[in-house]
This record gives sequence, C-alpha cells and structure tokens, in this order.
Amino acid sequence: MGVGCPSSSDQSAAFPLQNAADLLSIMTDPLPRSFYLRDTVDVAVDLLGKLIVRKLPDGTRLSGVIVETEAYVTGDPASHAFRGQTPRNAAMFGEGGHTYIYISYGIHSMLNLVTQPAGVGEAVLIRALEPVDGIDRMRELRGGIDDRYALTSGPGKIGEALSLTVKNDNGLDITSRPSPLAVYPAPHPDAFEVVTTTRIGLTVGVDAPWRFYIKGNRQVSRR
DNA sequence: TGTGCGATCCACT
DNA sequence: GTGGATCGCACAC
Repeated sequence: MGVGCPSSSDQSAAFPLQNAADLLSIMTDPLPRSFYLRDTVDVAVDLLGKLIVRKLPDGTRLSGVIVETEAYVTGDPASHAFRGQTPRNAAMFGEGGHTYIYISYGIHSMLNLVTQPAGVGEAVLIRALEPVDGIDRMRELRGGIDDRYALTSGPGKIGEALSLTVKNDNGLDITSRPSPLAVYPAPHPDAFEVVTTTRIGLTVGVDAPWRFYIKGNRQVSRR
C-alpha cells in the first residue's frame, strides 16, 4: 500500500486538520488545568478531536489529533489505581493535567492523561491518534513502516511514534506551553460524531462503556 | 527472593 | 485466529 494523497472522496482520511496553517492557527495556549479537573468520562469524550503536540529533544515537533480514548475511574477493577497508590502508579494520583506513563507487556509505553484533583487516581488512556505533523519522523520511530494508518492506531504504537518513555515523560505537566508534551484545543470541535462502547484489551471491567472514538476514523484500533 | 502476568503488537498460519 | 516477545511490578512465600 502506498503513501498516496487522500482524495476528497476518501472519507477515512476526513479529519479536517490537514496542514500547517491550520495547526499554527490553533497554537494559542494548551488546554488549561481546569479542563482536566472534571469528571473523567467527560474529559475522555472532550479529548476527542484535540491536538497532542510532542516536542522532541532535537526540536522536532510531532502532533496528532486524538481519535480514541478510554476512561479509568475510581472503583474500576481494570484501573491501575484500583488497589491503591504504589510507586508505579503514583503519577496517576497526581493532579489532573499531568501524564501517567507505564510499560505494558514489558515493551509498550502507554500514554494516559491524569484527571481530577491530586489524590483521586483517575486517568484517560490515549488509544489512537491521527498524525498531523512530523509524520516522516513518526515513521522512523515506528521502524520505518509504510502504512500511514498503522503509525498510531493503538496505545503502544503511540508511545513508540511519539518517543515516550516512563523515565523521561511520566508525570509531565501537559498544561504549559514549554512542556515536551501538551494538548491544544481543536479547530473544528463539532466536525465529527462520537461513538461510545466498551473497552478492549482487558480481562476485568469489560462491560463498562468507557471507550470513545471518532466515528469513521481509520486510525481507531481494533479488537 | 521468587513467580506470574498484563490497559499490546506483530508475524505467522 | 493464534502464539511469542519481553520486563517491571505486585504479591506470595
């Protein structure tokens, strides 16, 4: 499969944010802390369509639109916070507006955005992005794969494509502009439809409808 | 100190 | 559709 230009009839690549001019027009300020100090399910839904901007140490800017999320709340047996605070999940109990990154299956770095005030222990897992800036660099980081739609169509892939590690990126404040990772408002917040469904990749808590994605987006991960 | 497993991905059948 | 990779953490002993 090639790297061809999406045609206007290709609905799978229909997210409207497609060029640097669009990007620059919304580079105002990151979403404020108050955005994250709310109900976690509301934050998970409202994060859809928002832009994650990643600055690499060499100055390269990577970005992508959030197209799939999952909410992890207090009392959820699938949540890392379910058994209380430990050194591993401490960042999840931090104040909303920070990252919580952990290693899954020994190899994948998973990106979560912490919600609620400090001490609560809730977060939103970012499961899929639609790449916007730095696509060539993301390809390199993902081992040179050609398929654009496989770059960031899963939580482990996002960690690799954005070069996120527990050591360097856990507990980052994502509400400040100088941060290596920040989330910006969407330019066209009403240009998509949100689908609500059950979460995937779990062994417990499988029936809770806490997974959200943008309808029709090809980046959304599969069971 | 030891052991089992997981909010996954990919190659292979 | 299935199984291997791979390792930090939680929990048992």
